[in-house]
Amino acid sequence: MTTDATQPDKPVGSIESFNEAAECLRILAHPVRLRMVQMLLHGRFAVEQLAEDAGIPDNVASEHLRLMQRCGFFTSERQGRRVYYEVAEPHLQELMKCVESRFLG
Amino acid sequence: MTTDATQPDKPVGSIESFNEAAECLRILAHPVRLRMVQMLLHGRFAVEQLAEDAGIPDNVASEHLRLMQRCGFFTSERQGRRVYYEVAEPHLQELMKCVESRFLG
DNA sequence: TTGACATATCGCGACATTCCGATCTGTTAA
DNA sequence: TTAACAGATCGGAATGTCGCGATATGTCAA
Repeated sequence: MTTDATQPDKPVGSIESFNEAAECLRILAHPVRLRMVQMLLHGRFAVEQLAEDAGIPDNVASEHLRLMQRCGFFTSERQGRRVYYEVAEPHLQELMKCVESRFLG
Repeated sequence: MTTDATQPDKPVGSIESFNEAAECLRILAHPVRLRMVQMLLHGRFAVEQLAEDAGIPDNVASEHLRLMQRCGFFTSERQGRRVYYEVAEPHLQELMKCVESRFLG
C-alpha cells in the first residue's frame, strides 16, 4: 500500500454512539419546540402559556411537551388544573446558547 | 387583572426566528451525518472515505453530503476523480462540542 | 475511443412526523 | 353532583425523510 498523502486521523466516535444524539437533536429540531425550550430555560410555564406564546392549540403544545419530556428534556408538575413544565436536562442551556448565537445574534 | 403570581419574562425570540435553526438541526439530526460532521471537523475527506467510515454505500453518502452542503455546512472541491468535502460553517465546531460532551463524554 | 472509477442524481417504496378534531381524564368552583 | 376548565390521548390524513437500485455525469488510464 502506497501512502501517497497524509490522511487526517479519524476522531473517536461511531455511528452507534451518535444514535442517541441524533434522536435528541431530532426532537429539538422543530421551531415550536425550540421556542418552548427557550421559554422554559427562563422559567416555569404551564401548557396554556406555552401554547399561547407559540400560537398553537393546547393539545398540540401538549404533544410537543410530552415528546420532550420522554427524552428527558423536561419534567412536569401538576398544580391545581395546571401542569407546569421545567427544564431537567442541564445540557440544554449550552446547546440553546449555540443555537441562539448562530440564529438570533 | 389580578397579578396573583410573578410570571417569568418571555425571552426574545419567536417561532419564525427559529425556523431556520430548526431546519439546520433537522439536517444535523442523523447519526451518519453527525459522524460525517465530526470527521470533517478533523480534516478533509472524500466521499468514498466518509462512506466507508460510516459503513454505507457511496451514493447514500453523497446524498447526505449534498444535504449538508445545501444548508451551508460544507463546501466541496474536485481533485481528479475524487471530491473532497470540508467544513464551511464555523458554528459547527461549538455545536459538535456540545453534542460530544453530552453523548460521548 | 474505450473501459473503469468516483461521484451525483432520480424514482420509488417504506416508514416517520406533524397537525387536527374528537374524546378522555383529572381538578376546581358553584 | 354538575359544569367548566386544563391538559392528555387517540385515529387519521397530509407531508416529509431515508435508503435503495438504476442510471447519469465527470475523470483518468490504457
